[in-house]
Amino acid sequence: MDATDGTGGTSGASGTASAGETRQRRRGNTRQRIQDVALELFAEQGYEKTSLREIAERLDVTKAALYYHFKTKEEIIVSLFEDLTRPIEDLIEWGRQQPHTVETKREIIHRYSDALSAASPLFRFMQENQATVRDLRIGQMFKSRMLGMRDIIVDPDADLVDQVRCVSALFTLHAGMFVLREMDVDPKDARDAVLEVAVDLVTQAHGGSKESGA
Amino acid sequence: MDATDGTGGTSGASGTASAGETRQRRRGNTRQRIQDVALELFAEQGYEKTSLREIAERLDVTKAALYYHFKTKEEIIVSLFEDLTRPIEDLIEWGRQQPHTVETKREIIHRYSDALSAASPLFRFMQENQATVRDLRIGQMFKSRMLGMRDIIVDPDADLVDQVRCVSALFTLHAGMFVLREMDVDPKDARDAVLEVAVDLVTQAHGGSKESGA
Amino acid sequence: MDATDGTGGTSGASGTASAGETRQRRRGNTRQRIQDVALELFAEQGYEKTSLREIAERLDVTKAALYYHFKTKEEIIVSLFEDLTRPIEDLIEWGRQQPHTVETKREIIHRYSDALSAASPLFRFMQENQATVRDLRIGQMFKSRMLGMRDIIVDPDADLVDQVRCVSALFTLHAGMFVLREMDVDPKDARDAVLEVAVDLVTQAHGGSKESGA
Amino acid sequence: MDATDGTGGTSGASGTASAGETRQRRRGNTRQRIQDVALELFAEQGYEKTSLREIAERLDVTKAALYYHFKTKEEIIVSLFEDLTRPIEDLIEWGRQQPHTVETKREIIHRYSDALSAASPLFRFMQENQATVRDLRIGQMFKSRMLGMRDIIVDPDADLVDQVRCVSALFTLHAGMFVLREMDVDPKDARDAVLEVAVDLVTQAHGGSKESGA
DNA sequence: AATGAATGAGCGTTCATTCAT
DNA sequence: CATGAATGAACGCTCATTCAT
Repeated sequence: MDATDGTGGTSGASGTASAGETRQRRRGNTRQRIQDVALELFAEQGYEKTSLREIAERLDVTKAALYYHFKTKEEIIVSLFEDLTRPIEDLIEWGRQQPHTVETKREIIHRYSDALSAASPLFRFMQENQATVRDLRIGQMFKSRMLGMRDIIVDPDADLVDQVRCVSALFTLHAGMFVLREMDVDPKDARDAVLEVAVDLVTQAHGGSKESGA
Repeated sequence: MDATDGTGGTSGASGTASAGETRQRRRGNTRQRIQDVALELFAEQGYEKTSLREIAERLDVTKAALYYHFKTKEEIIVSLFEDLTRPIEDLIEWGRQQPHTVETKREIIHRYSDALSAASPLFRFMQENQATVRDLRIGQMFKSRMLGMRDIIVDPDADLVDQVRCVSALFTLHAGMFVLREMDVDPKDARDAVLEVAVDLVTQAHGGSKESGA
Repeated sequence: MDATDGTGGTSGASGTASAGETRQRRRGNTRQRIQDVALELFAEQGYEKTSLREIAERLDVTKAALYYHFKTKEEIIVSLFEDLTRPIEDLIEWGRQQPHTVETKREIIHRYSDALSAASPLFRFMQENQATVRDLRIGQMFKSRMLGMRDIIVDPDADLVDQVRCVSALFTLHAGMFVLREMDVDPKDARDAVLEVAVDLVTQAHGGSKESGA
Repeated sequence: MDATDGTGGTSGASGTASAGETRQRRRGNTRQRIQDVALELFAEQGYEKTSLREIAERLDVTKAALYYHFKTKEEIIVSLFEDLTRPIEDLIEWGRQQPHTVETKREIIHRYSDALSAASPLFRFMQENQATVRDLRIGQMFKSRMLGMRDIIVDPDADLVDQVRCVSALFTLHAGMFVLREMDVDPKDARDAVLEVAVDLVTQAHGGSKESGA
């Protein structure tokens, strides 16, 4: 999997080149192309409102072709989820083995922020289709990832308010991705600001003042 | 169940009483009952996955009966939205006429928290069905409510980080409602903690220190 | 039945006055108003595509009110048919008692032309909804009227070609009503021209030359 | 059954053979069979009253199968119209390039008569479902065909009565197809008689006397 | 003279899925 | 590696009709 391109797509190569491709060149990467198009449409219109017909048409193949590559519609989104959330799995794994210090948590927030924006269409999708996703396999997977993050970022013995602060830090990152798209500021500045607030929150959760942050 | 609300809106009272009612008693409140059951199902399973057949069956009427009371499926959710978000509309109206001080904003956060939990199934629904809701009429309505809240809580001239803090306060309240349901703490304590974090965020956004909060 | 107004409406009075009527004035003539609106809509959109809801809405009454005045949807169109085709019934009756001369037939053509344009919306409706009308009661009625007309205008012993000429005269009148609406000529001139061609046809059917016509 | 038409259009051959066919034999011609059955039912009962369920049942397939071959119900009738009215389109094309003489027009009448009877179920359908057809795509198509015919058969500078004669010739052919079905004469004789009257009408429109016809 | 509330049947359409080729 | 053809289940919606009040 050459997925470390950082663009957020399933693969970088076929992202925009869908128009002029010959039948030749397409051979062998149909699975990828299905994933790319599916994610695009799922994120744009939601899971239920995206039909396999639509995906197939956009790829100029038949619906039956999709079934050659994926056993069900659900498996398409599952495969995307598995491919794209590996970094977060890794982050949780890493987090578990670190001491529960402020510094660790600040690092986690940073890495989480990176992971989120690397797979932002998927996360946008997860966020906007919670009701649907809940009774798909990825619903459970996503939930367990979230709980994993929670466990490495909130200290169960801490004051409840501080626990909330940590959860809030996580949600600030999530929300930041989508809400700030709509405010007319430079995306880079926005991301930095969001990150600062999130870091601040975990810092405060550890009794820290503003100075000790950043 | 604090069901003596007297607001005329969708009440919680009849929520589970669908079984033993006589045909007599049911007359005249069918519209309400449709709203109640619909909200329950929409919140539980999502908008798309809740069919009119399902709603009708649960009420022991035919699908056509629903159409006597609502012109379309969409109109059901629109009516719920209109009935249940009036308090937030009022809050925004009120907020616009206040001076933009910290105190005002703390007050807004408190009132917003109350409004959210008064209509929490609806908000849960909105949150979990964003993709669907986006191209329903309520999508636009919700968005304009959100922007209204943003306008009365964030100061466009403030530092970007402080703006984010304010938005984050809002989202902390939203997220709080659903995430904390899953943590095993007393709901009352949870709400208080969430509220404190939110208030803290707007306080900090106004250059305040922790002491001046609460 | 004061229906000899010549406007083609079921009654002349309520034809265009539907807007400003008070509840008072409306009393007692609802049946008429239903007929008027129904004919208007049936002619405009067809029988199947005009729903009782639509009729009721346009009259600002409920569907159930229609059922107070007419037992079924079909009965509405039947009542219209009966009211408006009486002149043709009478014409057939008259025709049967006349000698089968050219002069008689010319007279019949004239009278038929008048009858058609007196009830033109109904005939337009019949013409454009034959498939539907066929298994309504009026289907049989209409057919028997047509056969009646045929019997008084075609001579069963005549040459087949001459028989066709007579039938064609009838259809020329029918078609004339609708086709010529679309040609940009003065309606009066058009009617006269159509009438002349029809008269010519029956004249020729009786071995007549052009000169003996008109 | 003169089914060796070789036109590639909807053929008459398979019309009644729906019962004993094996699944094997059916493969590959389902589209045709849908067209055949649909036309039969549309002509018999009308467009609105023929449901897709009915068509599907008579073919022993599911409704969904129809949707594999046609995007909508409307598309079925459109496809029939396109397939079956090509000869008339061609006739109009041909007519436009001829000199506007009596001889040409007599020829047009003959050819039109042939075209009509080659596709008589369709034309019966069009005639009997005008109200419905008006707001289907074929409504416009049909109208433009009719205007095309009018343009090649009526001379806009001629006397109005003569114009009507030409239009009447056309309608005589139309009406002839359906009305004469009901008269108890040999169909061949009937067609000839209708044709003669139509030819007569255009001949007279050109100042011709009976002798110069035939 | 009319309404409010509801029904039962049906409609056109869409969907995820299957399978022989 | 993929298509062509089809299915079964469901969906949102509309309609003519009924009936107690």
